[in-house]
Amino acid sequence: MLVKPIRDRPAERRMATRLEIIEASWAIARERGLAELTLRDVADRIGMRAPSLYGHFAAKNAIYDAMYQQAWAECAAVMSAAAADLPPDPRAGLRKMARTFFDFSVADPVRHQLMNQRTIAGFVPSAEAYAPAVQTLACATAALAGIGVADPADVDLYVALIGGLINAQLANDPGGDRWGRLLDGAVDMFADSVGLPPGIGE
Amino acid sequence: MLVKPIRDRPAERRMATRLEIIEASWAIARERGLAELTLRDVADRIGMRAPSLYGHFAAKNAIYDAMYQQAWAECAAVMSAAAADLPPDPRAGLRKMARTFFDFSVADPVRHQLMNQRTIAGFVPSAEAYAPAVQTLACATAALAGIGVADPADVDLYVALIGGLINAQLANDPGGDRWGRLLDGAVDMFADSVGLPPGIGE
DNA sequence: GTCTATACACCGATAGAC
DNA sequence: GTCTATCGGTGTATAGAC
Repeated sequence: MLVKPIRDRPAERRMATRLEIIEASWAIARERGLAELTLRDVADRIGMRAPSLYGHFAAKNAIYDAMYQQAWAECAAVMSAAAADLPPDPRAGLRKMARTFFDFSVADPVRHQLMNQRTIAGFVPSAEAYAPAVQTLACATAALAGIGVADPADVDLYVALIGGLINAQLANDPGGDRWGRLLDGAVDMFADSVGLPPGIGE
Repeated sequence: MLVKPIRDRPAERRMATRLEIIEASWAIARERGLAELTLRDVADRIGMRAPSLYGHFAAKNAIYDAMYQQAWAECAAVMSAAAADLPPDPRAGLRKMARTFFDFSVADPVRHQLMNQRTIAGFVPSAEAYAPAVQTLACATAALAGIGVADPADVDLYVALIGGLINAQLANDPGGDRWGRLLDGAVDMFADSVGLPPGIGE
């Protein structure tokens, strides 16, 4: 009689191949651009033929989907770690959340493009891939509420403000800090407008 | 002896065909998406074959380039008209500039995508196409200086703030006004932070 | 000069053999 | 699972018809 093995080796191999494909895709996207990714290049890099990729992903957009999910899962981890260790001062907490997201976004422009812009022709993230994005926003919203920013309109404004600085930075001064050095001041401007008490020593 | 005609009919026809191609391209881009534009579709719409387009544009990206230039020229016209007729109150002026740009951007998402996002594979706007974009920024910068916002860092912050609201609106609530209704408040927040005097009756 | 027909290289995707 | 072969579709180059 067959007994169930402790480890499912075929499944492990399958997952490893999937990760290999995703990793190769990131590398190519960072080298040549997100939209310039081709299945033939991905296959070449891992010693396969292009049609073989269809044994692991149903379509090219399914690879983008897995990359999207992975990127937002990373972001959720980074943001929840930051939210779990916020400084007591409300303004400092607001700055830390903003800086964490700003640095994460600016660190990888291609990743940011996939996560935040509708740039790939027919790609719409699946519900599973979108889940960590929702989780990230929920985490940020909860953190803001804990800091004292509870009005949804204020959260929307905060999101737009930080996102605008990130976009301006990536679009107009990639690799620089022309908008990055405005971040703390922008957060204070926001804090003033929502009536947060001035920070310690300010 | 040949005399130079008053009108250059061949040149007029050529320009008319160029405009026809650009107009057809806008229509298809708005219907199917900017990246889904194909030369065969453009040619079909104006009763041509795809290779014939190369008699008028050197490449597909040259069509995007002409569209880009046209869009920014429109924007420059709209913004300079607004800047030429600003209300006396500084905050009202700041709000008018922001609202004009916000409405222009949100009115045509595909146009905004072409103007403000690097979304087309190998497309980089030419110097001529980029000129009206530079002109628009210069016009806005001059208007802000006239209002009392002269520090380049403040201009950068203003640009990022308005751009962030536009991006959030288009990405998360297209067709709605969830971020649009935050615009006036955001401008006032900015005005407070740069020390602009409170508006009349505020 | 303007448009067409043809052709090419590349793309994502599918079918079927091993 | 991975392969070879191939499909329809894309941007683009070129030669030639009117």
